[in-house]
Amino acid sequence: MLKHKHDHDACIENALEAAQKICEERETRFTPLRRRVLELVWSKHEPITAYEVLDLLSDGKKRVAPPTVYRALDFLIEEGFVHRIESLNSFVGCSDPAHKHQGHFMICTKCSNVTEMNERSLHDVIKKAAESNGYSYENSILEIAGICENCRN
Amino acid sequence: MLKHKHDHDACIENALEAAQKICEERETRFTPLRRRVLELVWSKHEPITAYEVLDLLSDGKKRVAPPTVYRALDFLIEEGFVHRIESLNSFVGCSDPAHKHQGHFMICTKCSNVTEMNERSLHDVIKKAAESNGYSYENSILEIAGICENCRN
DNA sequence: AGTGCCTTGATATTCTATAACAATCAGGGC
DNA sequence: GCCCTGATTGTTATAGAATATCAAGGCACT
Repeated sequence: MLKHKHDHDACIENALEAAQKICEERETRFTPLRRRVLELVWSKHEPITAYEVLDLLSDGKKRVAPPTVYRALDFLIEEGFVHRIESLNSFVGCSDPAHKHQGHFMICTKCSNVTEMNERSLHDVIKKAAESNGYSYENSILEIAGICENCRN
Repeated sequence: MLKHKHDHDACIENALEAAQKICEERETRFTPLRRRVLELVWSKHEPITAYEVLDLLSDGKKRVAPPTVYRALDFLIEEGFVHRIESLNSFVGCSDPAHKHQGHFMICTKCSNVTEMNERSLHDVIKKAAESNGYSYENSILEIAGICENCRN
């Protein structure tokens, strides 16, 4: 499952700290709930659904309601800490939260891992394509399905 | 609403005839239901949801059930007559059904019109981007949000 | 303490999609 | 024609994803 062995706990910690810092700069509120949801999104390296987060968030006793999760996710997406994968109705942690952007992804159809591409050049090509067709560019989603290097062996 | 005045009835007719012909070639069955659903998808130039199709399909008396619509849509997508717009949970008729492909779209955030881009070069860039990141390429969705020429006046 | 605003809780509902099984229809071999 | 087979459609029920609405709680500022 794990492609590259890496210290995932540290990986999560980094994401949480980065988010904390950015929120302080922006004076937005990184509340315990929002922090926890971000942690849960990062807890899987694969995309996670809102209801999976919901289940993880609900410990035996009390079950949280969907809006609790969706509102937290909305905040995290708004701040750029999380991206939504449209083709999977799922969410992933952003690999570069410092710069707000919309993600372009590759999705492995074998192992479900998702890789975010932060390639300026690709973004520019897409923007130009839109403009050459008469559209102003606001944002875009790009989700490429394929098989990752590891799964091809 | 209409960007360019055009004979939309003829536009629908063309799509239906093309589909008919392609199904004959492929020896797949373009049944009355499938034909009707394709017609309904084309009846709006904007993307249409499965449940909108369902409502249109249900005349007063008998209401069809969701699977009826979804199965027809699945067939039409499989044959390449219809594309699904992930970011809108909606469907649009394909502008080039003769060649199977996955669509790349621009979506106007003002008027909701959708334009399909059939640009080989863009497709190639995306494919190359995936490959340079170690992924084999299967297919991709690209949905660009922006404002179309007409809406910008 | 009182006000206002943001966040979270709670309940209900809407929208989107599929599972499972029954009934019907079309075509091929006899 | 008649039966067999497989694809298509009908039907019922349910799963999965997301939002509307209103109430309650927390925080900051006066």
